Amino acid sequence: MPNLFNPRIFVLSMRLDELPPRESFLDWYNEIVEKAGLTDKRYPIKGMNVWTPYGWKIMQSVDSLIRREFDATGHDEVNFPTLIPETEFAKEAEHIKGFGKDVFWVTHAGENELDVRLLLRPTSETAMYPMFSLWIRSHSDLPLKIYQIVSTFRYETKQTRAFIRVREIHFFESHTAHRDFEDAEKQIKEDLEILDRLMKKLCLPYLMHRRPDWDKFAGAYYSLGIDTLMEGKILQIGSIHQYRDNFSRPYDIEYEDENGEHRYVHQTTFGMSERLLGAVIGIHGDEHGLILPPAIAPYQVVIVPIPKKGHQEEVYAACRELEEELSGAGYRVHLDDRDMRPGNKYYQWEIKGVPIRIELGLRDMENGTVMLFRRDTLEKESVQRRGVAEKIAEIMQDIEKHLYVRAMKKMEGSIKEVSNLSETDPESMPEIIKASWCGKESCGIKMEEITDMNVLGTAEPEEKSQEKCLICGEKAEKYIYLSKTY
RNA sequence: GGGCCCGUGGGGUAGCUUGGCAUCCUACCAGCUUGGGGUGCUGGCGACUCCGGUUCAAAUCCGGGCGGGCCCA
Repeated sequence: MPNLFNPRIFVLSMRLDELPPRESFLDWYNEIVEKAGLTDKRYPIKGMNVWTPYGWKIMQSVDSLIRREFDATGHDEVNFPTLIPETEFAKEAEHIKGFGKDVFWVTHAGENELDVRLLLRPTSETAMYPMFSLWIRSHSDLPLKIYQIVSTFRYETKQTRAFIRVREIHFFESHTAHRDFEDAEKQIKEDLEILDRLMKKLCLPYLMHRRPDWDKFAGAYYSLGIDTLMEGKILQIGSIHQYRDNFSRPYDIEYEDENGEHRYVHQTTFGMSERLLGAVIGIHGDEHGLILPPAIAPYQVVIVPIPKKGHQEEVYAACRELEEELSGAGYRVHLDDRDMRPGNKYYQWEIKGVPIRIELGLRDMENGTVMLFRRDTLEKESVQRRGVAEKIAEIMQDIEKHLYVRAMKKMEGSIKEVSNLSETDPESMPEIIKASWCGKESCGIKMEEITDMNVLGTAEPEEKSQEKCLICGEKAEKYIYLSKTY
């Protein structure tokens, strides 16, 4: 294993007592991302941070999970250029209206001003679809399913926050083209299955909301928001869009069907970002630091030797033997043989969220045991040295389950149906409000104003309401959800 | 878009009102010591955001740039 832990460079300060309490969540979050070595925010551009080795390793593990899922479902990975000409960007009217203010422009090349300005992609529809128009000729070219993992850029003017709101986004996006609306809908069903498997690995519960029309993606026919609850507010961690033929018309993406007729394709996209990591940090972490799901932990197991004067060598030898055995069994394992007190190492690996720590000293060697510590519960347990690899597999599974269930309970407990918006005491207001709604935009906006929250949309799949709209009193057809958002 | 605040070793800070050797903690390096929850001791490295002005003298006062943060639309 490479050394992902270079204290000389990537640790600013490891003192736990300097960590803000978890109750001041934003302070806690800001400190933890640097102290755990995930990112270095000192890069001199607002909202553009350096991925340091430990953080990048975690992100790449998330990327690998994503690749595995999309490769397995017939998507091909591609990589488009970062720059888009203004002329292509401007083709879809809604799209440019939605993103126009947020883009970085390239206006000069060397000494010369460019005739056609170039922009750093805020997302890749307008880069990809001119090429789709060239690639797609016949119904046998469909469905076309591609994805890429690249940086996208948005000029955020508001406060930025590591992994949550940044200007250079580590972005995943899949784009598909289909012969008709129904086939595109099938794709979205597949996306939902992919998402569910991925989120289980990250131990993240989520809610699926169909965004209201006034809040859908610029250019979409409809948008599904993937929302999770982080410390009382909703964090959108991804989205799935049905475009119908909204893009294929301006970009002229046509195919010839079996009868020789020319038809426009129907398209979908599925996007996620480094916010997945932000959610893992914010939802699982505690007052000791990060808690990483085993699936994405750079080190799943850390071995800390407990040397004793006169017995150093035999203890280290036993640790090396254990390291080899575990790494042979397929675990990502690290032997921390630095010359420092064991207690100091405990704190450091806990901040970094390593799921399992093994302590091994003379005492254990005499007893034929090792000391196992699990990060999620902070529990220590002495177990038999023989069979420790199997025991670890068990515990890792249990950690995954425990993290997921713990977060799920918290999220579900935060959703409450209310029968009244205006008279509800703000103190007793649930974090996620479920309200009967007639479907009118004006009533939705009114709800946002009264509650000082944002409409998330309707549940997907939809839930029917028998009640009356909480605003206008007319017959409600469905429930709408509101919450504070990041 | 409007307003407010802040830039001191790698990180966190004191000093600024009233101009005069820049404080402490942490991290880091070397040595010894220690080792089952931040061992102790000794020694060491390392900073006033930049440009200009006032002054015998500027971290400190003034102006501007750059960077960061907060509040309101």
